[in-house]
Amino acid sequence: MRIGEVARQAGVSVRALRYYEEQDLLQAQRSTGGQRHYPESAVARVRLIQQLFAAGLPSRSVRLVLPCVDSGTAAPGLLDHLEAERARISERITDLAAARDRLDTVIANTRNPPPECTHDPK
Amino acid sequence: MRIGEVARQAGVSVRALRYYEEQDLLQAQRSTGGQRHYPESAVARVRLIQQLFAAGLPSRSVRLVLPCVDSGTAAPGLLDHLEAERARISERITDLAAARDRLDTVIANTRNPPPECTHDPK
DNA sequence: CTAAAACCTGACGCTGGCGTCAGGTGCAAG
DNA sequence: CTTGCACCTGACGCCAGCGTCAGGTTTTAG
Repeated sequence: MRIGEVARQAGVSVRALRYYEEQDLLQAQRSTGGQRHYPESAVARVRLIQQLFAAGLPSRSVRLVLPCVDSGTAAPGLLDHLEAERARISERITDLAAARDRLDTVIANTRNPPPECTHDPK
Repeated sequence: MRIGEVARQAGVSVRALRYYEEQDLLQAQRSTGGQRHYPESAVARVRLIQQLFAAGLPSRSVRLVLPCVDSGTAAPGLLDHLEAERARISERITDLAAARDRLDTVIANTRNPPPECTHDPK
């Protein structure tokens, strides 16, 4: 596949794919004319990269983590790093949940104003 | 309280507090000499701001949301906005959970290599 | 009264994940 | 052969939430 098709299927921009290559996250064969050529599996890989980015991993970490996800296992030296990232993700989740609860309270209160909240100006 | 104390208690930098003021997220009284003076409640407010930032809200949204959280209720016009933000947060949470699961798989596989993964070079 | 903290206002820098030109090439169709 | 779209390589732009330096003022400890 060529870059445009991968971009479409993975739902990212062409620019993003070039950027991933620049960051050593995604390699491509080159045609004699210099055009990038990807295997089908690239689409899944890009989706994975996006997922890790969405989790807040910087590209450097993604670079480390990718081969592990590919192989399903990790070099022991990376284990600490993986667990650290995992912990950070969990922390973010609880933070997000807390923030969401805040919003929920406000939303609920707005829907039906609670009795205790009745300090309206008479 | 002065700005340094608020910063310490809330666990943020002095610069951040000035930035919040610039963004209309946090007001302060000024002494005759021009120094900022905060009520005790500022600490909690800063923590809240941090929480909302951590949830990915941009300062513009935080500015809208803050009075709602203060009053415990919202102007009806903001309700849609609140729910949109809430939805985004929920989405992020599921995304994060998915990414975490990925890492968990890798971590688990590394800890005790699974039988199905035994294509070691003989 | 003085020295040292703590504070003040600009204003520029940084980081990351791309968006977006500009100016030139590859490749399949007719 | 040429048209035209997809592709190529730089290279600069952007945005947000501060970090950080510069150069000056206020407050407080002694």
